[in-house]
Amino acid sequence: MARPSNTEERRQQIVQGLLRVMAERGYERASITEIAKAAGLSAGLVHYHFTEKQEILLTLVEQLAGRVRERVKTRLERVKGGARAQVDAFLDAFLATGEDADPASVAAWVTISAEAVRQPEVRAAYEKVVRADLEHLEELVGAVIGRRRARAVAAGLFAAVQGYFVLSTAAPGLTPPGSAAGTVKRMAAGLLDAAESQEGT
Amino acid sequence: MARPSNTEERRQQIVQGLLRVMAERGYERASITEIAKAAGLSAGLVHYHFTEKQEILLTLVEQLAGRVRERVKTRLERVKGGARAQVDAFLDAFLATGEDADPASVAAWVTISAEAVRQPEVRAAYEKVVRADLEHLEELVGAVIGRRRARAVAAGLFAAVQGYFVLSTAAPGLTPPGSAAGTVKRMAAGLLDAAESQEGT
Amino acid sequence: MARPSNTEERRQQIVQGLLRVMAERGYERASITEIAKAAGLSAGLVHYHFTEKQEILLTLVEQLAGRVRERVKTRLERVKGGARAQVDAFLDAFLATGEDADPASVAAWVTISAEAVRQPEVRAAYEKVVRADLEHLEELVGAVIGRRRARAVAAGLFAAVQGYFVLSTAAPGLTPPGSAAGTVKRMAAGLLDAAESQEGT
Amino acid sequence: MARPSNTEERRQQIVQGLLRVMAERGYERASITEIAKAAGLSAGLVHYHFTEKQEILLTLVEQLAGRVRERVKTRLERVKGGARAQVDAFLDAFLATGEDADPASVAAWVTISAEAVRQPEVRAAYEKVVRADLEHLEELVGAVIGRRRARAVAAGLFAAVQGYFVLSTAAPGLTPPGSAAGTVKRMAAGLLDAAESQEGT
DNA sequence: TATGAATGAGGCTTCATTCAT
DNA sequence: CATGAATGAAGCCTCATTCAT
Repeated sequence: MARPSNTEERRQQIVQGLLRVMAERGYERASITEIAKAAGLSAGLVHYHFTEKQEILLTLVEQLAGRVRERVKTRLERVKGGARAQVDAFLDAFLATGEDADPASVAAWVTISAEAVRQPEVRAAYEKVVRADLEHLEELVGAVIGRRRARAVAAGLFAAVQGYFVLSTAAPGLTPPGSAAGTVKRMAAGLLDAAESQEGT
Repeated sequence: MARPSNTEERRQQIVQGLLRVMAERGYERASITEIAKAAGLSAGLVHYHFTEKQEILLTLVEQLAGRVRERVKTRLERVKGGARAQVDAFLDAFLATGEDADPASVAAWVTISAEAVRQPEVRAAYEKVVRADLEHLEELVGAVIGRRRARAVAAGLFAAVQGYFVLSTAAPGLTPPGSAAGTVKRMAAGLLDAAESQEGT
Repeated sequence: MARPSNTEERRQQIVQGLLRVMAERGYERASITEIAKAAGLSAGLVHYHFTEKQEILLTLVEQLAGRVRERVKTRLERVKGGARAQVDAFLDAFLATGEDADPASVAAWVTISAEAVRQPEVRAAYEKVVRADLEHLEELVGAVIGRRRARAVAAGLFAAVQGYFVLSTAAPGLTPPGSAAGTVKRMAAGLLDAAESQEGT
Repeated sequence: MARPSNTEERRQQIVQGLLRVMAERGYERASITEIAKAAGLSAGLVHYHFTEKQEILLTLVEQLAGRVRERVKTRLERVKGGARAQVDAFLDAFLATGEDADPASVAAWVTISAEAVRQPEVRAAYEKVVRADLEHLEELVGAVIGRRRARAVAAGLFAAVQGYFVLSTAAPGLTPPGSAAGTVKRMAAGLLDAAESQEGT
């Protein structure tokens, strides 16, 4: 008698709509009307499934985080080799070009960073995601060089990743195509070597 | 009888107003009225000195770029030591904490990156600035390891800088305070060492 | 085979839902969804049992009127004493504090008065109820002082009752608590005395 | 050079627009568009002079209160006679029909009472006005019968006034036309007589 | 009967831009 | 140059009502 709920499906559509529109319009300019259109739904329906626009954005943050986590997990499982190879795998999960590269998601993520500056709720969600990723990387790095220096090294590598996101989105063509993953892995190698040789100091 | 023009002064005030407001509201939410208030001027006057809102943003991009260029120049002049020390000086100009560190400008720059995603004119201005900085760094790096690998290395280091900007603004407290400059310089050392030892390959 | 209709029960639930919501949100802001939630039903069902929102309100008017009529009837039956005691009983039915006092209903009634200003159908329903009550009071008053002055006196007493409703709802704490019934009965005494002594004039 | 401000004039127009529209539509249904139209202004301009719709309502409350205060003051100044005559004058200021009677304001006031039920800010403003009027009446009554009973008597008379407002607006034609002021004054007489004869009890 | 999705109109509010003074 | 009023176009959100299931 009761009508089966399709809310989850609709929410998915809407979040994907935001992703698409946001990648080329930014968040503020991504109007509910446009998001709805991109999702193939009516504008009113968007507010039936989401209390407010920001909630769509927060859901998207979760979703993007989940996808990356998935990619990291997959790559780490495939890794043969020691702790250093795991660090590389982690970095590849973020930067490797290939079929799972997703420019729209990267653009959305850059936009989200900027929104985090001014929307406390977005900042909280963003921080949570970044903290988790950062701690994961720190753990992998720590397995190579020990706890003490792991944090700063992880932060540096993660910053490089985020920086490539920004540059590839906001100024495409300025960074040598396809070089990101390799360069960051070389940075990692340099930092890890230096730290290892200092260990015990 | 004509009174002396104060246009340049007014434009300065307005651009600084945008800088202040943008750091906490983003660009879209920085209304002309608010910018004017932050500048201590009336709303109408803003459009007397700038044709449209975007023009203020473009002027701000130029200005921020100019300030950094100044800081780079100053630090390079002070450097004693070789090509490697110059690379470090360049990186310090962007990341060193100290009296010339300016969180509002960094926040504004992060916002500008996001706006570059959706406004062609902003993107052009952003790209121009990034290209100039990148080429400068590439030149400094090239002096150490040669032309061939300079581009990718410079891009990597520059990405790390931009990434630190994003993280320090959007997720403050997650990166070890004060570690940015040191870490990026260590990254530089690692990349330069590796490249030097490979040179001629 | 046909299941027994529960329409009357459902309508009751819905009307009570409106009563509850209206007391704190007013009529306009009492959305169908909220009314349904307060009634423990789904939103769609509300429109199965009522053609439109206004119909719920009109039903509520009838219901509130019915309850008061009941209370008046009960109190009049209990009265021992003459015509004056009946007037007092009538007033007590509206104003006496005690277990049958119902702030939510009073608040709803105040809201209904305001809606009567702008909705002709509500005004008609409101007028019908007020007219009946007023005529009843006029009759009781007339038994004491005669027809001629009964109307104005009844109107005055009824106005005082309505005024206490408004004040107790919209500015609670400003009228001495528990004094309403006593004061209006004293007003009645004064008016009836004065009229009686003038009778035949 | 600076353009002279006409804000006060515009605010007046807008508040009067709300008064007119509210008298026949209620507050919720009085859209900004309609208010603007009634004021002969554009909708956007309304929000240039008032931060939000509620602010117009609060301003109207103040204004209506001011007008009544004025009328009370005028009538009290004209009064020859003692304390009782002053009570009558006060009641006349609210209820007397004549050129200063203003049905639209009365209707607005009834609507305001209902809004006070659900909007805290409106309630605060409403309470403030009612408290002031009530205290004034209490003082006048106290001059006749002493402090002890003044409060309840004043509240009763004030309630009767408010009740007449409601009835005359929401159910016009049910109260004998022109009888309100006379009846309430008779109520006052009755209450004051009774209290005086009891004084010292 | 009952559910909950869907629609579409309309409301409040914000804001870049224009313009009279 | 400067002020501040004025406009008009969106944008977000709410909601009564309809409808497929």
